[in-house]
Amino acid sequence: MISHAEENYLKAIFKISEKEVKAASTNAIASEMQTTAASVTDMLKRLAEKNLIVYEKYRGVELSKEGNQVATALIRKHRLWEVFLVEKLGFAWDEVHDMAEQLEHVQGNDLVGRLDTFLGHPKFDPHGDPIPDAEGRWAFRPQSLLSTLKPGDRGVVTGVEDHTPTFLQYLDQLGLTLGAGLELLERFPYDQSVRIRTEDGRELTLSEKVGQNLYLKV
Amino acid sequence: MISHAEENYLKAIFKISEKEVKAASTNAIASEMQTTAASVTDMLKRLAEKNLIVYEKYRGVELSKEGNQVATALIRKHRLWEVFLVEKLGFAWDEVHDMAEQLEHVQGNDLVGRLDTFLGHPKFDPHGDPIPDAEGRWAFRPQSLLSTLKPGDRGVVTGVEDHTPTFLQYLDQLGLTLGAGLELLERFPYDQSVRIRTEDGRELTLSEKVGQNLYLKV
DNA sequence: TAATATTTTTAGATTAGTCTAAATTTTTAA
DNA sequence: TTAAAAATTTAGACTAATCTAAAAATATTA
Ligand SMILES: [Mn+2]
Ligand SMILES: [Mn+2]
Ligand SMILES: [Mn+2]
Ligand SMILES: [Mn+2]
Repeated sequence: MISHAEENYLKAIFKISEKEVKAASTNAIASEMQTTAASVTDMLKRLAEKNLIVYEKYRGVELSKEGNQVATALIRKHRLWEVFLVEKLGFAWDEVHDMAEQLEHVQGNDLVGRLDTFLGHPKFDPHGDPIPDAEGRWAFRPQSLLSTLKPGDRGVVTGVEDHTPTFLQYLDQLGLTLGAGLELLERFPYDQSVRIRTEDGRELTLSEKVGQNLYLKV
Repeated sequence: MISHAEENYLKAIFKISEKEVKAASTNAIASEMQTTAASVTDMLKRLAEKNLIVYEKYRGVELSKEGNQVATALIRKHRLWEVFLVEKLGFAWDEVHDMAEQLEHVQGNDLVGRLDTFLGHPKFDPHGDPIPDAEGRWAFRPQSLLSTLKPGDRGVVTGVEDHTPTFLQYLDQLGLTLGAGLELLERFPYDQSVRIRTEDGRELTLSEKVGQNLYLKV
């Protein structure tokens, strides 16, 4: 009795709450959902009515315990399906998001559990994002943005902040996919761009923008 | 730009047209879709507007060439996902229909093609129903209803007419799943029930109703 | 603190999909 | 061949989800 649209809003609120400590604002949700503030207000009323969020007019929203569970389950499904699409069907990591966006809404008795088993209980999705377990527990992996490394630091690519196909394809082109090792050689103060050496010995220059969207385990 | 609801109607019309030579009636569609005749009429107008069906008021409908393609593609997706759920995730054949009913609507560039490849290009689904190929061509397999066999005839179970979980579970219980061999020993004129011997030597009595819902290759 | 800017909510419409009840058309059968 | 029955369509209404434009509340800043 929770519609696809409602599920998507809960996930959006969850994602905003991950980054901000305070309640998620109407505008932030509208931006995340690519819709208007008026539509968001309409939906917030419905979600509050169903006790999926705690909503105070003009004050933003937080997920209720139940809303949090729904959002977590949805993210779990989304990421498991992404693993399936990449590992089993051979899609590239920049192609799977829109399909997972649909697959996450498919309902079925123990469908998620069986998918999880079939995939070997993966802890991270193809973008390096953690997959919560059936009880909603998140795996943690210490990682740092490339932009925080110092010359001489070595690291292994573990994830991305930016999930757009353009960025992912650019990383493919650079050979900087999940698991790739690198060493930071130098950071240029002028524009914060960095020079790195890959594990196969290539030297690359990366912009600050790349540095702020690439996670590494040091 | 074809909604889930529209896709489902096209599939319903396809299924009715498979059995009946003449145009599908509003009532037949309403029955197949578990909805009202009024709702069907509303939808028929939309589908005709989009040239997915040929519709003459009070005279029933037929699929247009394009509507036929959409319906065929949908059935292909439904049955491929059913194979996935049974073969890969280990669901029983009576559990997969509702999930496939949702999965068939998931859109993605070459998703079907890759799924088909992953599954090894299956020609039949877990219920023995044929899976059309990417060009919409159907595999054919000669099969007869158990009710048409004569004493002494042997056959292998290849499909079912009734797809309800109750029937499928009953067949499981009898050991009469796809691939099971049997010999018809006797038909009782009184109620058209039959006595059969399974390949592992068990003798069973099956009602006429079972006989009219079980397909065999003789 | 008062004016201004920003954010959020409300008002009023729109669309897809559905429903019930009434009207109309077609089919059946007397 | 007409009357009754059945099938189908139309009329009118409803809900979920969305939108634009206007109103109201909150936040900012002079
Ligand atoms: Mn994704
Ligand atoms: Mn992901
Ligand atoms: Mn099915
Ligand atoms: Mn099937």
